[in-house]
Amino acid sequence: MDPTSSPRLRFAPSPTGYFHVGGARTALYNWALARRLGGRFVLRIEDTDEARNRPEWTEGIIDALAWIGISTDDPVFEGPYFQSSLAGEHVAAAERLHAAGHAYYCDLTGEQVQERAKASGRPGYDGYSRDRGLGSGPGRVLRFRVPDGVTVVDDLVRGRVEFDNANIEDFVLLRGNGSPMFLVANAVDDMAMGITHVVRAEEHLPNAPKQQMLWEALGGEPPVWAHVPVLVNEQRKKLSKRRDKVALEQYRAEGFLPDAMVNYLMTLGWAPAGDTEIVPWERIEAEFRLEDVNHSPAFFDVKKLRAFNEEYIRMRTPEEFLAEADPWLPAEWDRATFARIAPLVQERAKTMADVAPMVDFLFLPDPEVDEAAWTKIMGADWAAGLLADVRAAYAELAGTDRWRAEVLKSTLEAVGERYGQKPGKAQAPLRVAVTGRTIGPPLYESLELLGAEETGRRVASALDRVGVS
RNA sequence: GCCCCCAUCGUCUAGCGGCCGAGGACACCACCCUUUCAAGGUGGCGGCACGGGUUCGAAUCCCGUUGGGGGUGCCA
Repeated sequence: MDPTSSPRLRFAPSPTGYFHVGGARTALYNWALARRLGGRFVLRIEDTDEARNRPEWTEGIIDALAWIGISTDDPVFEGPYFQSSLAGEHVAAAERLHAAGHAYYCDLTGEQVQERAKASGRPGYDGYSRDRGLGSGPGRVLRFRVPDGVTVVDDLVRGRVEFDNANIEDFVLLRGNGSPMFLVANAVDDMAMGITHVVRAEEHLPNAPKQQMLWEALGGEPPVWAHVPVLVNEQRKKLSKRRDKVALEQYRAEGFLPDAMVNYLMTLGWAPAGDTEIVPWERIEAEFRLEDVNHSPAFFDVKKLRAFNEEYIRMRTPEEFLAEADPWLPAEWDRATFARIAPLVQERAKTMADVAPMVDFLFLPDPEVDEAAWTKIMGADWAAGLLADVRAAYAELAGTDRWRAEVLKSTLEAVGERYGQKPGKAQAPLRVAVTGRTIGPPLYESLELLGAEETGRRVASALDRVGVS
């Protein structure tokens, strides 16, 4: 890449109502490159298919991009442009191709094309109208006259890819109703916007020779191509909305942090130098090279994403974590109380959605009881006795300055010893009585926060339930 | 069917002819730590798809096979 040429990259999604994680990765690749090369990142909404054209969807794309750090406010960002707004130019370009002999009209319907293909045994359009000299007219499509020879696509990630033009049919430029098709619209837009690098998913590789021919026929200098591998599911199929969880918004709603998502996405098909893949964006931006992108499809592994996410949660400062957690907490929860337990939650949460359920017992009037856990723990023959003793011992701490985690711990352990229970076992009944569960944040710290009165009340209520009072 | 792309641990990857008896991360297993659960620490399991070349030497280059993927619309 020539760093002096002021590179212009683009991201050209079609609005679909959700933002695909694969699209996010492509956008990020473009973004990282645009920034490192001192170029521009152009957003173009490919809204020419009526079925895919709703204004609010564009809003969704911009929101999603902003979430992963691609902001319309950044000077590197340009757009959004709308493909539909350039429709006139697309038609004009197609007509120029016709005038120059690079394209011709054809009056065959789709069915007729298929019939001919079937009859001849050769798939695709057979060039039937190539030399019929038809003019434009209703129902007539304009087709590109694919020249003889070979089209070579120089691809930054794939290398040199050769296409025998004999295998490329005379593709449609303008539909029977006169509207332009993707191939022209895309190429014309890229030319009009001065795009120098087309970085997109591998599924577009077969389009590259066609678009390159269009650029050339239109008198342009084709861009640098780069086709990055697609993201696949566990079955190694391209991630699709139908069977896979692909919406970026959904991961966001599940409590994934944007920088974790960004970092993870960037390691799919590429890796930063060194022994860790967890690296700040600045390093990614400085190190990312298309030439280093892997050639094979990558499995989008939510398990690994989660691992990244918990790393990122733990990397937050306590203050950052509090701010991050706030929207995930019910409004009525006391923030000061939460702040005191927060560090213990921060090192346990895998996603932000884990946070509230982990500490809800501190805020609810009564803990939600896991019945299976209750039965199991309270079923021990020593459980009720131990609990009763703990109630008594804790009652003495109430109202003193000794209602502190260390004291609560040693007190319970002393009681546990009388029942021949090690600390790990001994704390279980108390934990279930107070939190309703067998797992959760460290117990004595939680009790300290809950207070002697509420702890006592919950223990008493538990004793009630097991038939001791 | 045809065209194109691809092939290192289960997964994501490092590797660009000797430094590789293949490194890291996630996952998994064991142990340690431990008030539960996590985290952390230590160790372990596990891979160059196969077959031919080229070369003094191949995970790395070439060819083939097999296996995967993408495309094949008057969608984008």
